[in-house]
Amino acid sequence: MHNGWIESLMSMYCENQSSRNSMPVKHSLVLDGDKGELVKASERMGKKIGVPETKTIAALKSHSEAERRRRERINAHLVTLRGLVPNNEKMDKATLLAEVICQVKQLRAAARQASEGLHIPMDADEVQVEILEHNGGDGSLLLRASLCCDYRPDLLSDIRQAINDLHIQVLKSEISTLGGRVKTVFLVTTGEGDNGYAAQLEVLVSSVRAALSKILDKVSASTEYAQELFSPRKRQRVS
Amino acid sequence: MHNGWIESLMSMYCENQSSRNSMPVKHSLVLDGDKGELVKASERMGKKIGVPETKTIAALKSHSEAERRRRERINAHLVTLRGLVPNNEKMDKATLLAEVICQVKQLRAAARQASEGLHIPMDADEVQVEILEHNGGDGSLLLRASLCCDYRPDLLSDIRQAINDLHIQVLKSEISTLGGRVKTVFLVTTGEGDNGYAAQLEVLVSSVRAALSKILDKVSASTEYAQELFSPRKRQRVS
DNA sequence: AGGAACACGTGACGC
DNA sequence: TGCGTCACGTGTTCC
Repeated sequence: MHNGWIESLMSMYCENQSSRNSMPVKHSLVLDGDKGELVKASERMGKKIGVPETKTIAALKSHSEAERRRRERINAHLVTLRGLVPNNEKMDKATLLAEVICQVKQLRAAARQASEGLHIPMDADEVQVEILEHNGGDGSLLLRASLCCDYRPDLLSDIRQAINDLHIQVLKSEISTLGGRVKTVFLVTTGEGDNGYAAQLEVLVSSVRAALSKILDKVSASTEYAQELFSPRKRQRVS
Repeated sequence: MHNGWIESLMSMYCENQSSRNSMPVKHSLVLDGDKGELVKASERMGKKIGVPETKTIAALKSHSEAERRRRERINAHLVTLRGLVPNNEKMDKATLLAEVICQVKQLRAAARQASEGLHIPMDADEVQVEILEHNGGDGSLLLRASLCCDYRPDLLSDIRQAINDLHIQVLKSEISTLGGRVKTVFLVTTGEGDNGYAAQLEVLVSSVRAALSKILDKVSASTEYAQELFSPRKRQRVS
């Protein structure tokens, strides 16, 4: 520990106290290249140092204290940021900043995408999943999934259940109904911090598609007959 | 600049080089309190230093170089973050981190809210604006605005125009239609970096309400008569 | 040992 | 001038 020597000097040369002897004292010097000999740094800057000027010492002390306060502010904000990223502990200071950058980019892209697009339900049943953004660099992944079918009471809860099972995060869900038909559009991304899924891109896409298709089939299986009997509207399946 | 003295020593005592030039050379020493005299720091740690050991010098050099690389990594990420916050330049390093924290909090809260809620249009026209979140600390501000009225072709474009004029950011827009009636629900927040608006909270709320009400009135003024004549459904106004 | 990561004090620069 | 911020080299600790 090379800390606290300024305090020692302060106590030695300033007002208070008796014990001005035999404290372990350190001081940094410079090897002057011009003259080729060791001199005190302050001496090289043109100061007289017969008695160490208390003003300079005090200034140096306040300087280091200010610098410590600055460090504490920055580090406090860094720990706050650690609390905002998924894998908070055991992370390099630089890696932490990189993770924060990734998060901000993803969230901003999501917010940008979340404010556009409108769709109306068509007569044909359909489920489609497309990749809107896939930045391999930061693992950003944005999917647009839509399901169009007839309305039934438990449709929404089925969809919600499917979303939960998929462990994905829904950035935006849009539902439009038109004459008993309903089209739901989702903007989804992988759960926070699940950047590992970026590699399993196709797996995620196909699983989302499968989940929505299952919902579609459930509609058909349970109500197709009755539906066809009472309102024989033409219907076609699109994968 | 007190940089480069290690390189000078390296060139003095090591094999390579010619063109190392007359740089001012410094060295940090310690004032040993135990013996009361100046010694080299390495000497105090139990080393012999008759000829400055090239190994120690080299280690010190690589150490400072590694530290410089580390600093460069961190600072590079910091400049990247500067590009992601609104007022990028002329910002304190600590203040920058605070701003990033604020951004992340807002975006996360927005993303969380953007994935819940569903509404169906009622028979009564209505426009309502409510405050979902208003964290005075970081200026986080989240509003839920909804408009319910009859459908008309230019309704959506009118709404979009109003949103643009208000300079707000739409996190989520939900539209549900039911039998010619349409209800649109918006989750909005102040534009990025417009934290100054947090103080003008009521102003924002009332302006949003006014904008939506104007859309409602436009519907009534232009089509009320015809609407009433052809399909005299009962209608009531709710502010 | 030997690199990686952190906190510290210090010189320099700007207001 | 004094105060705040930055980059630098260094001491220290952990693996």
